Amino acid sequence: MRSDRMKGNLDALLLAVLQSGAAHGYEVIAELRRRSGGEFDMPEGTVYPSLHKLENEGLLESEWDVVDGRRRRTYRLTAPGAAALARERAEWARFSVGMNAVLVGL
Amino acid sequence: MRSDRMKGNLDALLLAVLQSGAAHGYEVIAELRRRSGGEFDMPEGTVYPSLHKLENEGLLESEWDVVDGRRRRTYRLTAPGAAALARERAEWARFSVGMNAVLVGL
DNA sequence: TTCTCATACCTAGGGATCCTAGGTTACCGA
DNA sequence: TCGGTAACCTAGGATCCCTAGGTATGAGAA
Repeated sequence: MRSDRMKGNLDALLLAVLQSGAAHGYEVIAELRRRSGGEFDMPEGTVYPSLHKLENEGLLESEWDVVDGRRRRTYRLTAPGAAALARERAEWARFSVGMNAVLVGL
Repeated sequence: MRSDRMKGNLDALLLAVLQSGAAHGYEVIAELRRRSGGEFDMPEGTVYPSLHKLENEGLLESEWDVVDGRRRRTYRLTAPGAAALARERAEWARFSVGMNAVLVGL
């Protein structure tokens, strides 16, 4: 996927994945790939800074743990995060309706 | 519409509007607003530079004319522009399927 | 054992994209 | 003549994502 089109939607995707349960960064990337049927294959350099930003904004919270000698930071959605996700979904809906109207003529 | 989400989709929108017939910049903006039901209200400082870029890339061509003493630059889609639009539509389709899969779980 | 692959994290800097903010010219109706 | 609308333009800034590099561990191959 050409990723310019990604811009502005990444937060929504990350929050959506984490709504299904806590996960660490690497796992979020894999889950995003899986759910999108391979369409969204985000580089780590994109996802990690984004997760940090979302945590800074209070939409996620994280905690470190160690599994098999490997450290992981596990993220979970906060209440404000869930609210933000609801807004993102609504915006996406309006946006995609507009896009289809102009592009496809629906 | 929060316009971050716009990023990467603007070219597709402009090409799509111009596929319905030649138009000048101001008119493209109005038509975009109309077709999207008011959702896409693009600033001139966004649209004009984009039209110039598309012309530079050979996807549009333009010509000056004067109507009621006002000069206008009328743009029309080229053959490469039509091809690019077809690609953009296909990409949009794949992208929005992916987004819906992750966001809405469809 | 050593090498490579996968897991798992990180950041600085750059490139692309869009918008803000400012400017110009011309017509028209009050 | 003054504001509103039509119509164009650009420089610079903000934002967003990616490239490219780095670190560390475990598991399996050679």
